Amino acid sequence: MAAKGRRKLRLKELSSDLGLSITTVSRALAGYSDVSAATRERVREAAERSGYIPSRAGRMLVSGNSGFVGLVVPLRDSHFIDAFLGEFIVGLSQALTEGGRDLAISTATGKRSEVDVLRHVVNGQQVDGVVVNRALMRDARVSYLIDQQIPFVLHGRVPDETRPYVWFDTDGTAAFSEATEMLIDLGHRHFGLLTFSESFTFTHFRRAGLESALKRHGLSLPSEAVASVGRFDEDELARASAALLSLRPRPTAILCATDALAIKLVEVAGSLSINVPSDLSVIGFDNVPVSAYATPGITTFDQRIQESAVNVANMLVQVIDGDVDAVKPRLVKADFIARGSHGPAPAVQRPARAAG
Amino acid sequence: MAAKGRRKLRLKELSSDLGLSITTVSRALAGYSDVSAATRERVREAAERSGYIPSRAGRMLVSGNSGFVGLVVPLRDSHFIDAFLGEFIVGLSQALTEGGRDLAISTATGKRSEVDVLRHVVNGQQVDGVVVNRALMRDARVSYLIDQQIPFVLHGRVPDETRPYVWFDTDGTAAFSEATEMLIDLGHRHFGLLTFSESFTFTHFRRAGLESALKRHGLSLPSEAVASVGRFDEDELARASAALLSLRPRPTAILCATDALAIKLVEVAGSLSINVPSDLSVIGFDNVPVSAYATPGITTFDQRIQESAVNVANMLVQVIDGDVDAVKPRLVKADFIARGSHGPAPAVQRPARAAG
DNA sequence: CAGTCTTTCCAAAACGTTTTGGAAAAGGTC
DNA sequence: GACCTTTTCCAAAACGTTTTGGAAAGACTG
Repeated sequence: MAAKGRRKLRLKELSSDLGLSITTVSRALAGYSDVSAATRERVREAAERSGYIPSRAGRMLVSGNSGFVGLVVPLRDSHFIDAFLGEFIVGLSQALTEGGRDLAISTATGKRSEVDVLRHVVNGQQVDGVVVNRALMRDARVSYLIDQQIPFVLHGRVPDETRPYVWFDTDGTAAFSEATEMLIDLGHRHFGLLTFSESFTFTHFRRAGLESALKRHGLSLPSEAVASVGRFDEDELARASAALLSLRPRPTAILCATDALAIKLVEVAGSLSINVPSDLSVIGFDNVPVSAYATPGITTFDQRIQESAVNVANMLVQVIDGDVDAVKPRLVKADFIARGSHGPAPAVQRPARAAG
Repeated sequence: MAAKGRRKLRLKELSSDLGLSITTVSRALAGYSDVSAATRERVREAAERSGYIPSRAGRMLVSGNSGFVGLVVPLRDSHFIDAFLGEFIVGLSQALTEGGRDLAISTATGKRSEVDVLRHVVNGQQVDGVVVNRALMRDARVSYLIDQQIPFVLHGRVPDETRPYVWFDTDGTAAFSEATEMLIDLGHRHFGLLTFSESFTFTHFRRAGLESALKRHGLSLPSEAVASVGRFDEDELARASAALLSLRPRPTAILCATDALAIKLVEVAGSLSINVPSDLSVIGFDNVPVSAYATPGITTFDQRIQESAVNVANMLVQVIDGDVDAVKPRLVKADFIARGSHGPAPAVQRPARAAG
């Protein structure tokens, strides 16, 4: 039943070939000093020549560590997550490989929830720790992992979680605050927000940035100026965009929780003969490749996913190695990417002055 | 040193709690008939309640199978590969999870070649089989895997490889042939090709499609009408594009090995006041998201990466399970996606007639 | 009742590694 | 030469699972 693949060379055969015990060969390869330098070299050379690679199963059994770090990807929102996933995975894998570990990817399907899958991979000691991304407001995965004291790092933050845990996040609040300040400087007074369900924490934080900046300037975000779409559905998104654009007074600046939303909003605006950026400023978040090619280019923020993933992986390795207390949560800034989708507020909205 | 994480429940403890032997519990959970129905149920219930999950290490050791399938991603061309990687990985993982397997991702860095990494993960019996993508003309990975009789499936094909092996590919030759026929119907007579290094097999097959269609119509592709870039470098790409556009007679239709090339070509054409599609038809391949948003939209082919990945994974599972002979290589068609970057050949190139 | 068959369970071995606790040999010291 | 130390090696145990080859007990057969 098992595939062909000629028998693999194991420690037993290698050691008997060398006329040594398994112990000695094992310790020679591990570089211990209780085997003579000459023997050590001889063993190393033989192992190299014969292509011996220790079985991970054996090693795993005795050490209790698998050498794998897990990532559970939910299948449902695949469209939503795809844009980043490749970059994120490459970053994780890159950092892990440097430490001799690998990345194990499991999928959560309808039948088996993400928490189930986590329980499975951890209790089956298939992984030594896990990476969790796309934080949710009341994140069952995070509670579970903290409860069980399983090594993990969250990409994102859960604001309600009071117990300590390790996370890495890009500061969406600061980014949207900065964008809002800039737009206020440009004369904008009527803002709108196009966002996803608040069950994602990133939408929560970005919104908070917008609102806090408005508050600092005595402005506010009326509840009807917030349009939220549940999942990424083209029609729902078009309706939400149209709703925002039919407000009176119409917002002159709309912040979008992601570039995908921004691109659709610009499209809908175009179909209503609302010009971006002269009539409407739009700002996104993520800097997906499409944003550079859309017309106009979408002004946005870049969170350098791959680099973040490298950080997440390195933090997790530290946690796994037991230095939990040495690793502090980290909040990093997003890079502002100015393109063509924002500009000064349209003249008609300003206090009466001569038209330029 | 090892992270906290309370001790995990193992077969030993579970069986002593139940007052049964390890053997009986193991066999009860596996559903063997040599344990009474009553006991079997009692064991199952206890295992469920206490959250017992068998250690993969123990199972691995005795079965010789890890339950993992490997994918090695090269780090160097990360930009090049990123566009697909997420989708490809999701497809693989999805199909594997259904069969109770998982995906293990390793990275090939500068120090360690892809073949090295393959050797490592296979000999360390970390994976039961591997997926190889981005086939190369003389692919060292493929030769190695065939030599070693390691279960694998190649996404792509290696034309020079005479020994049998399992592959899954999208038919780039048919796609480019079809596109060329269509363009010839539209009056085009002067073609160009913008492509990557021929060391990738997909460029080879796509080019073959263009050339064979031209030949059928008594046309040919002069060598100077082929511009090839080594890696994805913006400047080199701009130069190659400009070179194609400065040919006399200038091609009226240029096929591009990938959408990324097509988008850049359209951009360069724009900067030279060459209008797409009225002066120049451009056709890409891949249907990356950007292609839909570029102006004009890029006419291209979709290879449904995620679906391909599901197929690749299922084929590999069959191979691992020993049905190597039952699984045949598969060549599938790409979907033609008509957008705005192609059209009739410009009138000036046609035999003298009145301008429309 | 003796013998056979079935049902239900289990002890022990095997998988490949690392670590523990020596043992043998060699070298030094008085 | 007797004793101690250091160097170099190794047998055995342990990790958690599955499978093999029974054994014990009960049920059936004649």
